[in-house]
Parts: sequence; structure tokens; C-alpha cells
Amino acid sequence: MSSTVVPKLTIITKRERSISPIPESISPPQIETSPKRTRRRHSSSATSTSASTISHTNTSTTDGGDEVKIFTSSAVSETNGQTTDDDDIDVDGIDDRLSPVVVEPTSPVKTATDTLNSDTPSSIHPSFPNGYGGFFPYFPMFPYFNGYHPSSQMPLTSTSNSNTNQPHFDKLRSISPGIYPPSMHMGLLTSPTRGNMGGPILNPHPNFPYTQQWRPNLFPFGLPFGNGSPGNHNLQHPNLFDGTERSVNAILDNQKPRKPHIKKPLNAFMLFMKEQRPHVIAECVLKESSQINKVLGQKWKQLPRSEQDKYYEMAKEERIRHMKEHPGWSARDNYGIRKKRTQSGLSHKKPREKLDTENGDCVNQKKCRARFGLEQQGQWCKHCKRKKKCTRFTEEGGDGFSGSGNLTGAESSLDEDDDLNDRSRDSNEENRLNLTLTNNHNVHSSRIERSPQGHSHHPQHRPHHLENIRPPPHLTLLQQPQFFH
DNA sequence: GGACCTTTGAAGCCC
DNA sequence: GGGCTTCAAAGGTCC
Repeated sequence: MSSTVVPKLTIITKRERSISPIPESISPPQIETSPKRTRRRHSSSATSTSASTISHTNTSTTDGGDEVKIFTSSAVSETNGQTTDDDDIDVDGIDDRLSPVVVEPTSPVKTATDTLNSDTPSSIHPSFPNGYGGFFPYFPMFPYFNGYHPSSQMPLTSTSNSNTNQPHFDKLRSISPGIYPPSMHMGLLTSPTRGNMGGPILNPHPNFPYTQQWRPNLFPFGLPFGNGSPGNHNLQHPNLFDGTERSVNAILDNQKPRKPHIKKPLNAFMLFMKEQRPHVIAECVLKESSQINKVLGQKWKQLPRSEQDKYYEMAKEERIRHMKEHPGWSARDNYGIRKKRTQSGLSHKKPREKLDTENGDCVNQKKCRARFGLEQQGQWCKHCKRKKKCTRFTEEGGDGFSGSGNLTGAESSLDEDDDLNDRSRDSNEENRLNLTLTNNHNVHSSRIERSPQGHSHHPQHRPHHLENIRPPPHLTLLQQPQFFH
């Protein structure tokens, strides 16, 4: 078979019983889907099955009331009689294809702790005598303090105050550089006789390091400075700041700088999707991204390895670039964002694969084996394939197939589950569909090699434990025989 | 307004 | 180390 064979894309959609059959006259690449999205999750086997059995498929339906719509889409374009397998892939240049990793705010977010640890006030601005930290110990206790010794009028230093409530003040000082009230900063800049009762002086120094950073909301507990009302610093948040260490900690928690949301670098498939989505949208009448993504998933699986490797290479570059741009970033940083929403009760999303698991075991493990048999493990649900548990039934003497009447009690009890029945029915539909497809077109049979154990070693049918094993992108196909045989 | 759906891959977490 | 979970993009749909 020539490498220029045009892979046909077909989307298989289970439609509602009330939906009338789609006329066969639908011309490719139109892919029509159910007008109303069903909330029921498709079994994971559905997509894998469809993806693995799709090829020169004409529009067809199954018998009975449950229409299974199969639409053919020449998603890999065939224009002007030329097979353009690569036409879908924009090869304008790698820069175009590279995913625009979200550019984070250009100004690095510096935490308060960082600021204090790395850039002490005095180091930030050497003109400040001993930094403004030296004054800080005084302000909660003596709001009228102007930064100078009352008798000597000499600037007070942090050293001279090092014994004054230092632990609390150090913590409070670390909240934010802006926590230094303007008037306290001004104390350094005003004359010894001026004091700080006249309110903040704006832009007292052209190089004043915190002028841009100080904002009113950095004084959540209502610091009295600058408003001429000493002693009212608890008015806004009387419960938050009462001078105790606990209150300081509470403030610290509230003031913890939030890390900017750095998104994950795109993987190969995401890059492929981003690039190919406009093509699919242009070729099809699909609207829903979920349907488009199904098509893209099929296209991805049908993409030649050499083409896929390009995206893997791009993804690798993306990861390297991302690592350089965000050295300390970890995917873990983004964990919990949605989870928090879920925990807060806003999400109704069911945990993935939950329907397939019960007490940690796959409730479908026998069903998959029963439904598809050992000869068709490629059609097992993802969970069974991953667990590879069905094989143990072979060891127990299973024959690889059993109808509904051959179920054990446990299986029968499982069959009583409506949802499982539902999914089983879906799967039967898929079976019928696959049989139809297989009978009509022996799909890619020549490309699929099977091991003596019956495992498909086609790239699309590799055993799960090999699914995630990717050849090093720099190796050619000939150098990686173990991945393709 | 935000979760869901749907795909594959990467990475983190847990046992 | 295997298995599971989460997130990345996208945009229509639904609550």
C-alpha cells in the first residue's frame, strides 16, 4: 500500500432514538452529529474502537431503532486528485506551529519574602539610611514616630531597635514592601522637625523604590499613618490584626502573593490540535469542540509516525523553552485549581473512569472479555486494557467469550446496574458497528500485525504498556524497530 | 459565569 | 514502577 493512501475519517455518533437517519446524500467532509448532546459519557472503548476500525466507510446505519451514524469524512484532504496527506499540516514554519506558551506578566512577581531576603531596603536604595526597616518596630507601638530619635534627632537604625518586638515586626515587615506606610517612609525623607503628621508625601524621591508598589490595599488593617488618626489601625479589620503573632500570621496568609498561573506546555497532540483545528472546522460542519476533538484524535492516530514525530519534536522544544522561561515551575503548581472548584460543590463532573471501577477493580473486566473476547482485546475498554486484568480469566480457564447467559452471579449482579446495562448496550452497538465495518472493509488488516498472543502491534493497537513509550524523536523509524513491530 | 464534553500526552501523586 | 489523576486547547452546550 502506498504511503499516499488517504485515510478516511469517520465519526461515529450514537444518536437518540428519535433522531431520524441522516440522509446518505451528505457529502463529505460533512460530519453531522447529534443535535443535542447526550450527557451520557461515551465509554472509552467507543472511541478507541471507532478509531481503530475506521476506513473507507460509507454512510451507514445499523438496523433497529438505535441508529449509529457513520459519516465519512475525507478529513485528510484529497484535492484536485492529489493525495495531500501532508496538506493538513501547516508547514509554514516551526515558529507558526510552536504553541504560544502563555507569556506571563513581564514584571516578575516578587514575593514579599523575596524582597526582603534578597533586596533589603537599604540594598535597594542605598541612599536610605540603614533602610526603612529600622523604623518599623516602632510604628505599631508609637504611630507618631517619625524615624528620628526624639532627643538627638538622629536617624534611628534597625540596630538600635533590634530588641523591640523583633519577631512580630519581622513577620509584618515581610508582608509586603508596600506595608511600609508612606508616612513612615517619609520619615526618612522629611526634616527632623517635620514629623509625619502631614500625610504622605508623594514621590518623595525619584528613586524611591516602593513608590510604585504602595497601594492602599496593602494596608488591610487600616494603618493609621498618613490619616492623622493614631490608634485606629484596627478599625477596618479588628479581628485580623490585634498585634499578636497569630494576627500577624493571619495577615501573612492573606497577603501571600499568588503565583501567576503558568500554563503547561502543550504536548504533541495539543500542538497538532491547535494547528489542525481550523482545517477540520473548515472541512466539516462540526461546531462542538468535543466532536472536533474526536476527529482530531482520529486524524492524530492516522497520522504517519514521521508526521507525528514532528509534533513530538515541537512539543519537546516547547517543554525546553517552557523550562527555560519558568525554571521553578512545576505542573504541580496548576494542580487543584479545578479541584478546588469541585470541592466547593460547583462541579458536577464525575471522576474519570469512575464508572469503570468499583472498589478499585474494574467492573467491566469480565464484560470486556465477554463482549469482545480475547481475540479482540483491542476493543476492550481503556481500563481493562490498562489493567490487563482480563487476561487472568484466561488463566482461570475462560474461553474468551461468553454471552449474557454465561455470567457468574457477580457478573449478573453487575448487569443489573442500569448504567452498566446502558454502557453494555452502547458497546453492543459499537460491536455491531464494528462488525459492519469489518465486514464491509477489512480495515487496515494488511497493516496490522498480530503477535502470537493476539495483540495487535499496529501503532494504534499497541498494548497499553507500550502506548506511552515513544521513540526518541531523533531516531529514525529504521532505528526504532522495537516500537513498530 | 463556569462546568462539562472530548481528544492525547506529560507530569505529578499515591500505593 | 504501575496505575490513576490532573491539566493543557477549544468552543458549543448546559446548568
